[in-house]
Amino acid sequence: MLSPAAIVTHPPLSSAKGQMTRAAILDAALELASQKGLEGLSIGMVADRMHMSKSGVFAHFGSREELQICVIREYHRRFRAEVFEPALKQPRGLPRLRRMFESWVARVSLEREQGCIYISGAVEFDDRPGAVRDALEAMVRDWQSALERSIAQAVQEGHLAAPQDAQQLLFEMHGLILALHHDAKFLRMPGAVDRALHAFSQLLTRHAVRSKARRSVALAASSN
Amino acid sequence: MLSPAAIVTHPPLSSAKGQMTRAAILDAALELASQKGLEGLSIGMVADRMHMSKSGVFAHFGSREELQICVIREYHRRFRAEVFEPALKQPRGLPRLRRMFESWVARVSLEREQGCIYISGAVEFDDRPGAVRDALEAMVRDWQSALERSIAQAVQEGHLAAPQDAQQLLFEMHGLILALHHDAKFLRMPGAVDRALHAFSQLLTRHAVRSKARRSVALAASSN
DNA sequence: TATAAAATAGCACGGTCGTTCGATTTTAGA
DNA sequence: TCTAAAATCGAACGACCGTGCTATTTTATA
Repeated sequence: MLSPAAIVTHPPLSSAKGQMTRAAILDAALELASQKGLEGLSIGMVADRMHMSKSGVFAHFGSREELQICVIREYHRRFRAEVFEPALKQPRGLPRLRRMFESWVARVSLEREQGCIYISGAVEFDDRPGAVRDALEAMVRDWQSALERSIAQAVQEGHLAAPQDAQQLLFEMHGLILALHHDAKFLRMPGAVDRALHAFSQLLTRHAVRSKARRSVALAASSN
Repeated sequence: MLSPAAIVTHPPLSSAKGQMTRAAILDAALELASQKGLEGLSIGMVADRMHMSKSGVFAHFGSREELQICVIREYHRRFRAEVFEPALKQPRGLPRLRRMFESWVARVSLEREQGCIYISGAVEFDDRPGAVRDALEAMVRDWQSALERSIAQAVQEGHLAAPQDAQQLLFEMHGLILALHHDAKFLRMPGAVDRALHAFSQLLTRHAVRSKARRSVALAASSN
């Protein structure tokens, strides 16, 4: 029988080994979801890859839905670490934004045999309400606002014009990533990366400050 | 016992009623695939919607894979009829290209509750070889080359510059459609259509012929 | 080392899936 | 109207799914 103190002082609910295997399961599940999509993620297949029983895997998450949500969060964590955090070493504004886009392109185009969970998830869950969709949407909105912030900084630094176009620029950047994903992953077109990078530089040219012209003077004055 | 003539003169293999129900099944299957994706398309659910037995539906196609392929082809047929054929009434070149893009935008953004099978299919089958993927890829390449042809005509008519950029322009147009699909369907953003249309007009400006004067002059003039 | 707890395994349930097969109904042509 | 063919049904199959339950094994602590 438990003493009240034991309940309070012993709440680990998870041993060291347990946390290890849970992380390993999450890793395998993430890989599987990247290949087959979140809908194609099944506990049985994860168990096979882990050389565990289905119920053993199941016990760590309590439901398939919870596993899917954890996979989304883990993917988001890695995406931030790989695409956003390295860009912080670049100067605020255009250099940092450029770096983000390039890391993004690299992530989407590399890793043959893996797909972006943001993209596949958005297609799978665009008309399927529930906790998985909610988690996915929260993650997508998070990186969108992170990019928006970076664009706003570029405007602040005087690298880009027209602050009201931040959403427009984000929209078009995202379009380039999606087209790259499509052409590289589905059609296996070799030149897709170059096309995305080229279009991005053209995009920046269009959103750049019109130096010396009338408009840019007024903008530069008002943006400080 | 059959006469040889009977074999030759009576090859219908399908009665009038049979063709009707087959078309109705295809219609229901197309609707279902637009909602749940080609992978989510199941014979049982189609049978329910048709008030038929599973085996009754099955007999019309012989396999789920064949049903999926027929759905893809039917989708393609309707897409062409809705997006490409009406554009032929427009003059060759830029007007026709514009019309195609606008119809495309309308098709992707409208029909709440339905998704584009090209887009969802590309995500589902980007790393899954087989007959379904082959059929899907063939359809995608077909509309891509149709658009390329239309772009080439615009160059021919003197509406667009740099014929070597046809693929680049197609890439960026496709990106706008994909971003629109994402923001409208998944994020339910109201302004996505306007952003796609605005970006397209900017895109055309960039690819427009640089008439007579220096490039920078033309750019400055056209950016208003 | 003893012991409670945590991790894992094994098994079974109800469900859906694509598919097969034989029986039955409906259609269409002579 | 008779008859062969086409269409449809109903039941069953093996496979996989998520999940719950009960053992059993492993871990960590006193």
